[in-house]
Amino acid sequence: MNAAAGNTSRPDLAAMVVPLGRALMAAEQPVLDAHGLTMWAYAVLSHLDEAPLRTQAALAEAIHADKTRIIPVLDDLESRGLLTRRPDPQDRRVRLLSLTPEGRRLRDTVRAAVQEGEERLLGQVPPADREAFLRTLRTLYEASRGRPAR
Amino acid sequence: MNAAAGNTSRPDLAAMVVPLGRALMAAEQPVLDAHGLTMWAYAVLSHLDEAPLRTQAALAEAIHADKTRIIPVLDDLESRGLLTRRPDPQDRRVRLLSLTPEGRRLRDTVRAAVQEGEERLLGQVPPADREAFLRTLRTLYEASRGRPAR
DNA sequence: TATTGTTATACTCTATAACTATA
DNA sequence: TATAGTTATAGAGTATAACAATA
Repeated sequence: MNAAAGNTSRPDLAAMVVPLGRALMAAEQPVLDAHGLTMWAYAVLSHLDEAPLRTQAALAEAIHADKTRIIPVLDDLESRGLLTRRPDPQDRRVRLLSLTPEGRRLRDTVRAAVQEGEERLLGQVPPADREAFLRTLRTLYEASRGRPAR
Repeated sequence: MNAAAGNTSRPDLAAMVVPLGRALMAAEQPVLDAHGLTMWAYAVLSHLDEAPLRTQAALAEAIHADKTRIIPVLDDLESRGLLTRRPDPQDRRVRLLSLTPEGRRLRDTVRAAVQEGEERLLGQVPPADREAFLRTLRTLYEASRGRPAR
């Protein structure tokens, strides 16, 4: 019932993906530290850049964080002039979030450095495999978001 | 400098791998629950099966756990007759760990169920991509273990 | 004195619940 | 009364440090 016969004993997917994720996070930590960003702060910057969100709750959900968890993060980023948080005139309960130019710039800088490190790791992989890997990773990632893994 | 020109804006690897890992763990949680195993307990069973280890410290390191963290786990597994923990006659400070037949059986059962779920997820991926993905994942996983991600 | 395993303690991270303001 | 955001509190998970047994 396996793609490759005889290969009944591959490691669990999770047993490889989770540690790899930990390693990737650890690898990008020094980059984040250098710019005074926590992982959550970087996640916020990344997500705000690609899709401006209306509510903090939506942002929290997008990055799989509790809504109470990102508040100190937003406080910090706002005080550093990296994003703005203004009441929506239409519904003053809601905070409109948007990246400042400096916020976008920082995000680009950090992302470039992060991906440079990742490229180094991917360098060990043959180009053909590499493309298939990235494509599949994306597919599985999207799939895992579609259904919250049940 | 990219494999595919113009594709400068791929998501960070970590931003896909980490959530995918979380989803995979969440997906296998019900299976573990059904057998009264925590994630750490399953990690212990898995690692003991493939390579019998001499010391608890070595086991802890192998599964990226603190040595103090696995002690309650070992207590539980031992009391359930899934593994034995005996002092090494050669050096009575050391505890020799080995899976009992029931431990191995449970491990096989759970692993089959876990991988069945993973196969379902992988079913969405074209066979060619799938092989490349698994091969590459394995490569990157090994690489990330070689250097503890610095 | 150094090392394996264990126990006790403290700390960090995360979520729950209570509160304010708008609607 | 219901919802967005915030604050305060409690809980889970983790690591640090002290301890006992053996070498």
